[in-house]
Amino acid sequence: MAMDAMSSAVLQGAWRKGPWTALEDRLLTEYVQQQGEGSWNSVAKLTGLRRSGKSCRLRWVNYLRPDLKRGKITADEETVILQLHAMLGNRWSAIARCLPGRTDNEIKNYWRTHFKKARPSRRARAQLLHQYQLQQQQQHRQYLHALHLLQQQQQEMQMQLQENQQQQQQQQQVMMMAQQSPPEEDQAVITTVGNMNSMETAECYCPCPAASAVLDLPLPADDEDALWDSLWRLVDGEDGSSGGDSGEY
DNA sequence: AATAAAGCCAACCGCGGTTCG
DNA sequence: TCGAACCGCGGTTGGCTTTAT
Repeated sequence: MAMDAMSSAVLQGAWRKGPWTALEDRLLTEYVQQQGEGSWNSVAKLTGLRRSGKSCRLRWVNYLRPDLKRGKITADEETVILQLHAMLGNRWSAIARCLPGRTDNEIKNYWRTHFKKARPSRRARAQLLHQYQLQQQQQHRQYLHALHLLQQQQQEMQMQLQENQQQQQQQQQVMMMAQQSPPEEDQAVITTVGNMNSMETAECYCPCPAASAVLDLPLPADDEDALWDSLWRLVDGEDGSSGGDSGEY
C-alpha cells in the first residue's frame, strides 16, 4: 500500500511546528482559494505542506483569512468584549462572532492581557514581599519596645522587693539582738518569707495582660492564597470588591 | 549600556462534539 | 451502530519585543 504524504509525515513524526514561513502561507492560501475552507487534513496531501490539518486550519483562521481586521482592538470593540464576556464567560468563539474580523484567539489574548488579574509577576511579588517585610520589621520593633518596657517594669519591681527583703532582715537582726536567742519558729517564718519573695519575683515573668497583648500581634497566615490576597489589598488599597472578573481565573 | 522582567501574540495541546463510511 | 477521522473550542506555552531597573 503506497504511503501518502500525510501518513508518511505522521509515521516519521515529521510535522513541522513553530512559526509559519511566507512560502507555507502562500501554499495554504492557494489551497484555500482553490479548494475552499475545510478538509484541512488534505492540505498536506495536495500541497506538500508538512503541517497538520489542525495547524493549517489555525493558521488560516487566525492569520491568513482575508476578512481579518489588522490593528489594535478599538474602544468600541473593547466595550463589546467586556459586555459579551460578562454575559457569555470564556466563550471566545461566540464573542468573536459578534466582532467581524476578529478571531477568538485575538479576543482571548486581549482579555487575558488587559483584564485578567493574574497571580502577581515575579517583580511584583518581590515588591510585595519587600513591603510585607517592612511591615513585619515595624511590628517587630513595636514588639521589642513593648518587651523592653516590660523588663524595665519587672526590674523595678524586683529592686523594690529586694529593698523590702533587706528591711525585713534588718528588722529580724534587731529583734535577734534584742532577744539574743531567736525561737526556731521565727527562722521558719524568715525562710517562708524568703520563698514567698522569690515566688513573687518569679510571678513577674509570668504572662501579664500587657505581655499577652503584645504577643497577640497579628501574625501572617501560612495559607499562601490568603497571604497574597492581603498583599494585594496592601498594594491596591482596595476593599476586595474591585476586579470585576467572575473569578474564573 | 546591560540585563531582567513584563507585555504581547502566534502557535500548540488536549478534549469533546460531529460527521461519515 | 460503531469507530475513526475531522473539526472547533478553550487553555497553555514559547518566543519575540518592549519597558524598567
